[in-house]
Amino acid sequence: MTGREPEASERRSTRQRTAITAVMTEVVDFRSARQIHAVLRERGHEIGLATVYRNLHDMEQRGEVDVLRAGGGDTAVYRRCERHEHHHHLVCRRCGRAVEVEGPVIESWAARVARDEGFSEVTHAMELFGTCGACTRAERGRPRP
Amino acid sequence: MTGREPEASERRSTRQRTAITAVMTEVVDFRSARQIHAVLRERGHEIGLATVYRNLHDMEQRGEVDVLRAGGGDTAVYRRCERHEHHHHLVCRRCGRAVEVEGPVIESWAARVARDEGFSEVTHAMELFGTCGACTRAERGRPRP
DNA sequence: GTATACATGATAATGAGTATCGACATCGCA
DNA sequence: TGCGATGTCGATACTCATTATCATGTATAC
Ligand SMILES: [Zn+2]
Ligand SMILES: [Zn+2]
Ligand SMILES: [Zn+2]
Ligand SMILES: [Zn+2]
Repeated sequence: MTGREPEASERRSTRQRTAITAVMTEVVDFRSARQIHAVLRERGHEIGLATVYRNLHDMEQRGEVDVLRAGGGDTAVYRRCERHEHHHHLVCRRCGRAVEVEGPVIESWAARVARDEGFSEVTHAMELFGTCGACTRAERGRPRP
Repeated sequence: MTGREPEASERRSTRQRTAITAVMTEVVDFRSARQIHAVLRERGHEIGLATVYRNLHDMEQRGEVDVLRAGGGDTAVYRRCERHEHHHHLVCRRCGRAVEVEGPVIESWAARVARDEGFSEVTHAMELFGTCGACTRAERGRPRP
């Protein structure tokens, strides 16, 4: 959002943190804390769920992962993003595939609207949801749920 | 979003529904289900919390109220909006005051991005958060000329 | 008025996320 | 290498919003 973090203090390197980072590096779609926890277990890492939450929250703070809280459910989903600058996402509500999108138009529009209404320190949250090409094709010829 | 609801079936008119609708008509800011429930109690209406949730969810479905799920907490907040057409909100994160805003630019941008990425049936969620004029002034401790 | 499908509400259940706190691991330093 | 201060972990209890249950109440059609 507002990329001016005060260079968060260093963290100790632990077996758990390393494993979580590794998973986040490989997984490409947004995943919930519990899903990530499950992947870790499958790989033989016996890591507590609380630790997963702690680390994800931590990685979020320092901008290492993006978090999505909208999108229907109440569950937050995380993913490591290519661009660390402010950006938005276009997420397939079917398979979870996510594309990072930039929206200069959004930024300036938000700023202008805010100014016009007399608001200051304006931030915005926005995500796009849709059905990706692959899923659209897969859907064809099949009855709707 | 996607204004093609199949004309939701009629609902029975009950004392509870009437009371909830009345409250939603008067309250101007976004309020949580519990807050609305509290207001109902204050007014002498002994209505179950579950019923409040049910009705709000219902009113949301038929577009009678808008719901905000982003904005920090995990609690959903509701409010009856002037315009029933698709729109967004600029919410004061200090006092909760909300302004309805329209964003034709956003709509076209979203559509274009979606097409470019091969996505279909795209919707979007977006809200603006800031500090309203009144709160900004109060923060400074002195009003602005 | 009667029947019946729908609405309500007290309460239990669910489920995400957080707080606790004793045990454990890391890292700077001797 | 050994030590200790301090950061981190993890089992589990907890909070709290929202949902499911299901017996009871009631709006509506006939
Ligand atoms: Zn991203
Ligand atoms: Zn897809
Ligand atoms: Zn304000
Ligand atoms: Zn829009």
